[in-house]
Amino acid sequence: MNDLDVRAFSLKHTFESAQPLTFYADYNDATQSLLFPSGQKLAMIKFSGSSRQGIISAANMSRAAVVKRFGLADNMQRIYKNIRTDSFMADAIEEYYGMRVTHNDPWETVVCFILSQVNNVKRIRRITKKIIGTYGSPILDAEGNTIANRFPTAVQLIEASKQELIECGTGFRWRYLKSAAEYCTENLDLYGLYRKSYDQLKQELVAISGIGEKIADCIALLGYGKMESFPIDVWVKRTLETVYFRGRKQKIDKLHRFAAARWGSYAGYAQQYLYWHGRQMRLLNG
DNA sequence: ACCCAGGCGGGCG
DNA sequence: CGCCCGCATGGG
Repeated sequence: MNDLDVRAFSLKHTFESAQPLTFYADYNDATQSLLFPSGQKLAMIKFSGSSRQGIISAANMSRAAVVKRFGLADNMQRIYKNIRTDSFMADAIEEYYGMRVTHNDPWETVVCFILSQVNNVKRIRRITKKIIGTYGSPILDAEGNTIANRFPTAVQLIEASKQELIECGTGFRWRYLKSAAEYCTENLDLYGLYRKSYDQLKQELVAISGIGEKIADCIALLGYGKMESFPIDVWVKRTLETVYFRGRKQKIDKLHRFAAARWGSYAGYAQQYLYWHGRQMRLLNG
């Protein structure tokens, strides 16, 4: 077990806020623990303490991996200082204090957010878990029993049939999944894109059929740690319009410029707090 | 019954 | 360019 002292960290808000971990990790609120496939193992995180100050205990994961995965190296006081631009953001920080922007495997992020389009969180979770269980290599315990599955690789998903993917509940997204698996095997090395700039990275990502502006922003932020990325989904759009534009409809490009001017290189964190706070206030469609 | 969900690709003007 | 439509599926 690896123990880490952490400040400004909430396992609950980090897990729940519709990042890839939300879609496939198992979270126990009572015990503050999180189970998820990480590499070839089933990792477990346990948290104790408060969101101000606490301890993370990790099993099957190195300290460095935990720090990376949960954004623990982020300077939250500096981030909060920069995104606390108004009372709405101050409320969001207060309400979801300790929520981190996580760092996720690029391919896993591609899959999760392809599944996210015109979908709701509850259903994205069900579909993602079904796909992991169907196509992912088994993770075994000491007795050789399967206790979980790894996230399937692109190569594994190439073998999937349309019928199987439909049975997983993917709906019309099955085509995008399959073509993304093929493209990321034959035409693009996702793991060679870390050093690209935000703009260059997005350009590479939108070349994948099924990935447009919004999903590319999600992948840039959650899969590559591009903190200037500001994904605008229906919730973020509505929240921005309500809070900053007196409820008037705005074009996406204008909202991107607004966010860049207001939050700059911290826009990704601003987005995550704005998205989650705005969504929770409306309490629709779990 | 109708509307909506962390959108995108394609077609049309 | 911008706009509009269909795309599957389950929940409110």
